[in-house]
Amino acid sequence: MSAKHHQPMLCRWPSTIWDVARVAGVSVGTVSKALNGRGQLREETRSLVQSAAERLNFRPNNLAQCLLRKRSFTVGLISTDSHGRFSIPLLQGIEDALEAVGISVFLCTAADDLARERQHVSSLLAKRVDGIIVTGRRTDRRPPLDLGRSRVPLIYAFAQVADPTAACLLPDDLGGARLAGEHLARLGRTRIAHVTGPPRFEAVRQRQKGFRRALEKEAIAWRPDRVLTGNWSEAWGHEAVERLLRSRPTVDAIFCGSDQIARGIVDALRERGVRVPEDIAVVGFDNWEIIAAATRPPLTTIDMNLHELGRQAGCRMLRMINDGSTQSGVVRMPCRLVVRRSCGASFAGFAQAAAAAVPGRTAP
Amino acid sequence: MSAKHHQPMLCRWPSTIWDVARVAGVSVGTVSKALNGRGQLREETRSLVQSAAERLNFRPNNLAQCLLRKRSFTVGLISTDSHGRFSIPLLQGIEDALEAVGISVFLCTAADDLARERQHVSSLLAKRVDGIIVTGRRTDRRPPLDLGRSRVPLIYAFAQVADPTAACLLPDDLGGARLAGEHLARLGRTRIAHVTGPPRFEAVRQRQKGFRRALEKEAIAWRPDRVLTGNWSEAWGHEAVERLLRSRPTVDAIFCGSDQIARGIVDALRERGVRVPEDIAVVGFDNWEIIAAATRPPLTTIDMNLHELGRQAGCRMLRMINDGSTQSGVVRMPCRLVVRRSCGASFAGFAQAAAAAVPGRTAP
DNA sequence: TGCGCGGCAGAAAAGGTTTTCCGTTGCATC
DNA sequence: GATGCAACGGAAAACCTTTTCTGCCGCGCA
Repeated sequence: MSAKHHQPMLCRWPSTIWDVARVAGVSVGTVSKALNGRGQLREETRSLVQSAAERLNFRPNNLAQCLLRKRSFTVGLISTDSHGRFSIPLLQGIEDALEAVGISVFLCTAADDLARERQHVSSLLAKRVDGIIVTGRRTDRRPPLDLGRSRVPLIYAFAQVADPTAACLLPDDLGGARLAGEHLARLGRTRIAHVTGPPRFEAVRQRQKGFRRALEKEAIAWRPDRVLTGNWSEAWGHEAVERLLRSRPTVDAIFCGSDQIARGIVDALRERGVRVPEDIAVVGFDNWEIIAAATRPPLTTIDMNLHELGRQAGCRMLRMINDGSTQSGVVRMPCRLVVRRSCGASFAGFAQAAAAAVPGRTAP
Repeated sequence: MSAKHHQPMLCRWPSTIWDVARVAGVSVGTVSKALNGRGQLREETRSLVQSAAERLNFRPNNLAQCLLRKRSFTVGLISTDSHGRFSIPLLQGIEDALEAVGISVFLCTAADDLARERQHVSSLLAKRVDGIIVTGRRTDRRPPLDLGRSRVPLIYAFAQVADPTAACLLPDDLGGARLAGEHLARLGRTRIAHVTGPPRFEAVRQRQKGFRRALEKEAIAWRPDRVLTGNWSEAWGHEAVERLLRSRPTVDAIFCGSDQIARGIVDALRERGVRVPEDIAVVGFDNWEIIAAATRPPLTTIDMNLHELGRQAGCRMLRMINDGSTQSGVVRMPCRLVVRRSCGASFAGFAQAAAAAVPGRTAP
C-alpha cells in the first residue's frame, strides 16, 4: 500500500489501476481482467481485486481507455437553437437511444456564431467523438458543417442542409399539416384559412402544401387568398385576424403555422366576440405546451415528436458508427395530432357535421 | 511516406504525430515542438513540419494530450431543466467565460431522473472533467450531487442545494423583487398585491420578502392578505384576478412571481375591462421574452441575468480549477428591471405621481 | 589543434488502460 | 517419474502526445 493511500478518503489525484494492483497485490493486467470480467481468474482473485478497487474508489480513466480503443464513446450535439425549445427534447431523445449502449451525448451551442461553431467542431474532432449531430433553427437549408477531411459520422436532425448526400432527419411537415386539414374537414369546416410564417422557411412551404392536399382530398375548395404569411409571432396572429375578418368574414377555421401564431389568433378572435371553436376552429403547430395548454380554449395542435426524432437520430447514428455506413438522404418522421379544445372535436354539432361530411366515419 | 498516405484525402483514421514526422522527415518530438512553438528549431524545420501537418490534416489527439496533462480541459453542465428555458442562457454564459481559456463545456440533461444523473456524473468523472456545474429547476434545495470521494470542483448555478459548504450562485430574488416594488411605488401605486407561485420554492419566499421590504421602505402599507400563492401557470393568474377583484377591488398594482402568472393576470384584467396600466399596473418576473413581449401591453418584468450568472459561474469554476480553492458559499447575482408598457412608466399621470411620491426624484 | 559552447534535433519516459502472449504452477495420466 | 495440460497471473506492447534529457555538429577562441 503506497503512502498515497494511507489516507484514501479524499485523494487529490484519482487512483489508478496501478494503485489497485499494489493494494490487491496483483499485476495491473490482472486488475483489468478482474474488473472487466475478462480472462480466466480465480473467483478469489477477482473479488480481492474488486474490494481493493472499491476501497480506493477506483474509476478507470476514460481518456486512457478511449486512447486505446480509438473511440471516445461520445457523440456531440451542435445546436444553434438559442432557446432550447427544440434542442432539449431532441437531446433527450438522442440520449435515450445512445445512453443505453454506453455512449454519452454532449450538447454545445453555437447560437448562429459561425466562428464558435467551427471551434466546437474542432474541439469535438480533437476529442475523437464517435459522431456529430447538428440541429438548429430551421430557416432554409444551412451550409454543411465543415469537417475538414475528417470522416466522422454526421447527421442533421431537425435541421436542413444544402447537401443532398447528407443524412438528415426532419419532421414530416407535409403530413403534419395534412393531419390538421383532415381534422378540420372532418369536423365539417369548409372555409379554412392558413396563417403561417415566412415562406423562406421550407417548413412553411411544406405545411402549406400538405394542408392544400388535405383540403383537395376532402373536396374542399383551396383558395390561395386564404393563405396569409407573416412572421412567427403572436402579434402576427392578431394582425392576421384583423385582415381575415375584414376581407373574408366567412372563414370557419384557421390552421396556423405555429402555436404562437395560433395563440395570437385565438386571443384576437375572442376579443372581437368571435367564439372559438363554435364560430371559428383553430389548429396550431408545434405543441409547445407552455403556449398551447395556456391558450383559452387550449389549442388543438400538431406535435412534431421531437423526442422520437431524437431517438431515431440516435439509432441512425449508432448504425453509422457500427457499420461505417453512410446512411445518406432525408428521412421524414411522422407528426401527431394533439386534440384539445380549440376546434371543438367534442362539440356535438360539429361532430355530427363531421360524420355527415365524411361518410363511413362516426362521430367520436 | 507511408502507404496509408498515398491517398491522404479521406482517411479512415485521423493522422497521428508519427505520420507527420514521417512525412516531414523529422522525429515526433520535433513535430510537437514545431507545432506548439516550443523548443529551439530552425524556422525552416518549423515550416516544413507545419506544411506536412497541414497536408495530412493533422489534429492532435486530445485524448492523448489530456492523459498526459492529467486534465481534460472540459467542464460538464448537468441540468434538470427539461425545457431549456433556463439552462441554455446559462450554458451560453458559461461558454463565454470558459471557451476563452480553451475549456469546452458540455451539457447533459437528467430531467429529474436520479439514475441518469448518477450515470452522467460517473461518465463525467471517468472522462476526468475539470469541473462540474449543476443547474436545474429551483424548487427547494436539491440533494447534493454525489461525487463519491472524488474532488472535482463543483458549483451549483441557478440551483439550490442542501449543503451549506457548497459553492452556489443564485439570482438575487430578494433584490429583484425589491426593484419591482420600488418601481411600482415610484409610479405612485400604493395598493399593491403580490401573486406568486408555491411557497415551497425558496425563490417565492425570497421574492415576497424583498417585495415587502421595498414597500416598507417606501412607506406603503404591507398587507399580507394581498399576497396570493398558487402555481406557476397562466391559469392561476386568471383565478387570482377573480379573487382579487372580488375581495379587494381597490388594488392598483400587482407584482407577479413569474411572467406566466403576469400574463394570465393581464389577460384576465383586460377581459374584465380593467385597463393595464392605467387602472392596475403589472410587473412580472423572469423576462421570458416569448411571454413578456407578447403580452398586451408588453410586460415590465425582472430579468435574472442568467447569461451573466453563467459567466460568473464559469469564472468561479476557473478559479477553483486553477487555485484548487473551494470557493464555498452562496453568492447572489443582481437582477435587472426591464421596463415595458405594463406599468406605465411613461404614462404622464403616473410619472407625475411618482415624482410627487418620491421627493428628490424627477419623472423620466 | 583542441576545447567549449550554442544551436538544433532525436531518444525516451510518462500518462493509464487493455489485450495478447508467455511463463509458472499444480495436477493427472501414462 | 516424465509428459502434457489446464488454470492462472504476469510482462509488455500499443494507443498518441509532450517534455526533458542527451547527443551531435559546427564554429569560435585559446
